Amino acid sequence: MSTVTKALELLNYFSSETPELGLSEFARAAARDKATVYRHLSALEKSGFIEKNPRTSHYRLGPAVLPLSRLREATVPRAVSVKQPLAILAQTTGETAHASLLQGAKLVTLARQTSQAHSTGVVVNERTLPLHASGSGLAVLAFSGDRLRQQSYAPLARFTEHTVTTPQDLEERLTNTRKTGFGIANQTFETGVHGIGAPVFDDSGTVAGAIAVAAPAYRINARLDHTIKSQLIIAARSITAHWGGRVPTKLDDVWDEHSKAASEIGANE
Amino acid sequence: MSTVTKALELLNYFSSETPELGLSEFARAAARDKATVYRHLSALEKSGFIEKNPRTSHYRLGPAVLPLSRLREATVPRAVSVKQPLAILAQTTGETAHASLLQGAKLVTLARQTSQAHSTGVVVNERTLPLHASGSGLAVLAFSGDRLRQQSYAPLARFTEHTVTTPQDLEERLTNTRKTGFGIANQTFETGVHGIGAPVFDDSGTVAGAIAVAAPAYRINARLDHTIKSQLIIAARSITAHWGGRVPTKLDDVWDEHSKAASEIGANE
DNA sequence: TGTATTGGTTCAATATATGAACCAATAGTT
DNA sequence: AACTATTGGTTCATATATTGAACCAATACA
Repeated sequence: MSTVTKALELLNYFSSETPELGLSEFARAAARDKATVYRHLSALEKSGFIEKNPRTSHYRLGPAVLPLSRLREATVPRAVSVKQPLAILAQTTGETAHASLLQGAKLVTLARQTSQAHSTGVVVNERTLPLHASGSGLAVLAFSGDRLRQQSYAPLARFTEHTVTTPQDLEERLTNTRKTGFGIANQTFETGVHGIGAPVFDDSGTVAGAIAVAAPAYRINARLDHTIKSQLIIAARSITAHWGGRVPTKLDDVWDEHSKAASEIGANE
Repeated sequence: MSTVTKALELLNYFSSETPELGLSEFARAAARDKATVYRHLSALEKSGFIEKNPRTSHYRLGPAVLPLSRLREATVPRAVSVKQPLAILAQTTGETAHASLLQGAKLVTLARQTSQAHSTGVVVNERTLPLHASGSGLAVLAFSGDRLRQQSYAPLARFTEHTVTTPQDLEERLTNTRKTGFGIANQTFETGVHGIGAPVFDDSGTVAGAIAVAAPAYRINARLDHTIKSQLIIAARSITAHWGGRVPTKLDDVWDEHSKAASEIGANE
């Protein structure tokens, strides 16, 4: 592993739970020598990627990431083309809509939209979503390459009593996800929360992220389920188009099937 | 210079003008061997800091910067506490207000707010502001350490016929900035644009950025000048407080003087 | 008072980065 | 079509930057 990679890896230890870390904490977390970590941190600090909290003298993210992020969004607009579909998603379903980006083996939040339709709803926090236990995660995994899937097998953390924790179970879910076109996380990440996710593709030709709707489990019924899925299809197709991607033919067909089924239900009512 | 620093330096060659670069372009710009640059770029790509445009196979900023930026703003809120003061600034002056962050030896845009008061106004683009030729830049330089000032001496680029290009002239402007408490850039960056900037401080005890108001030069008169400066003082003090900083006593006094003078003028009218 | 942390430094050993030379593949010219 | 220049990418011996054990001084803790 190159020095650069090792240094940049340190940035992954920052999170909303631990936004600041000391030298020793870093060395322990990364399982590397203190002197090495110190040099890496110093290099990152010099470049403005991290800075020291003048009070605690702990390290925290630096200002250099801000202009980079702006420039990235100017170069490859992602957030902007997600905003409207997400708003529609939240409005038509009356639930919380969420868009995330596949970043390495992580699913990071890109945007979210809560609905005012109900007095209670799901609040999605900033935490990164687990690939094996969230609707978005399943959607991404199901349509991603083997490499990512194998990476995510290693530690299948348990979050609730419904979390899938064996590779076999996960593989089954993924098969189901491919068959239905949706990743379903019925209280596998948080008790009481039912998430439905759909993959989004970009110009690289691979999965780039996912969108999902999370609702209180008790509110899920056949009708809401259909609404959410129908709207997810529309949103996922729109965002994929904006991101310069193409929905794989197979998935496209599966989604078409769903739309037909939905319109039949509509006709019955 | 450490390998890490060299690699991260490559990211600085991205700009809104050249958001994508090829391997050879990088090597040329950084004046380093192609093989070295290639390895650095590969390392950055592996970490998600850059990615290859699948069409052109050129390098562009990657998605990894997005979550970092989010986390930085969550850890050290900057943009959020600038928003309101900037809005007030734009509204009360009727001109364009702008906030920037000192990042290394660069001044990067943090936020901006245009006013609807006039049919014409100044549009601030995403380009980084030159330290020696912008109101914000002068404000920052005047209250920063010697190190930064010496760095910025080297190449005093000429933008207009009014740009200061000699260290002597610059030093004079900085003295004046310290005396008045404002950085004045009367058409030194763009012809027809008059900028007035004020420094902002943070918990590191040093200058962290600047705010400025830019107006068409022909609209500047004694009254507008006073309005802008008065409002800048209010905004700069507010933002400094929110950023956990303190306005240096000397500057505080200078600004107090201005406020008094302003109120006298107000009494005269 | 003694002990265990912390952030940071030193220096010899060595693992890692470096760059000249070399590809194959396009793109531009004549 | 043939020639040339340029591209992204690779190889390998050399040299240089990185590494980590041991060592500080300064706090924090008991």
